[in-house]
Amino acid sequence: MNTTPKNFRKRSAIYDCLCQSKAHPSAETIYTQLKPTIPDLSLGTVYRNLRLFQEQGTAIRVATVNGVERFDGNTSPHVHFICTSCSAVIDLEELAVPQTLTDSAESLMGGKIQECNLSFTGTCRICNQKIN
Amino acid sequence: MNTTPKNFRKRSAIYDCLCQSKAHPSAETIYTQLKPTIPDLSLGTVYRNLRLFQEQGTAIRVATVNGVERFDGNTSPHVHFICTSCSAVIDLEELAVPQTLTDSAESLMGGKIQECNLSFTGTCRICNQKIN
DNA sequence: AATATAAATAATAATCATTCGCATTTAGAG
DNA sequence: CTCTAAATGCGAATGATTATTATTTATATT
Repeated sequence: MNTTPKNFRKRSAIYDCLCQSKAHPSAETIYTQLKPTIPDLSLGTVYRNLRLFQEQGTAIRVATVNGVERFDGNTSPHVHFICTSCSAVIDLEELAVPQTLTDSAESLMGGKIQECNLSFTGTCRICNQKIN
Repeated sequence: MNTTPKNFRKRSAIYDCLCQSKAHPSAETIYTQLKPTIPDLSLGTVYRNLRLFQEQGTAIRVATVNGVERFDGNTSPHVHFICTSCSAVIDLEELAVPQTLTDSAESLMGGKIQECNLSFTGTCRICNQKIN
């Protein structure tokens, strides 16, 4: 008999996969990555847990690219670049939205800002090279 | 006989509806608004034209709220506020992403930035009042 | 340990926004 | 008026996400 807690391993595997990735994966991507090592994993479980993480605030939805939601385990506000060619979502960790902007938004709306999401679109370095 | 150009009227009616709205409507919303005055309008036509406007660059997709795409006829870059309670998408016209940020993004990615999208989430004034 | 209860999951069906295909209508040129 | 290309309506297809339900697993209690 195997006494290892299998379900717990699944949830944390999904979370670990999300956090270790810098690619801002979709549910499908996480599923595909975990499936080889966790053969009895279902796609619904990935969706269910991603939704749970969002509600808990331990993960965020950073973008919708080609109709597909992309997630991030890094919940601290940071800037993203979305490649219109290969659909990559890339962190621009060097950049940040000025606090003054968020403060202004709060005073304009008369309440606390929950999330702040800045993303630029364009073609990434790799795609630029491929074109040339 | 009616010699009025009906099809042309549809496309421009969709565009006008989009531009005159400050609510960043979805395809469905535009359809619902126009249907009474243009009874033979189909939802597919609204989707088709919204897509066309995007490709032309005469409209942009500003957000995905509850799995629904929201559009804007104002293509100049500006900041949005998304209410997590009533799903309203509100312009923060007073605010702008500093040009220095965009410039930094361009130099980091080594290419031109096509679009810049900053959105804050929280609860809007109306929803705040309702709660209290 | 054994049992009861709650949580998590797999599998599959259902949902819903969006897109596609095709026949029909309309616009515009000659 | 006729012809060709563009635009549309209708309805089916697609595809991502969610809901349902029976089953499995974890946890608490005795």
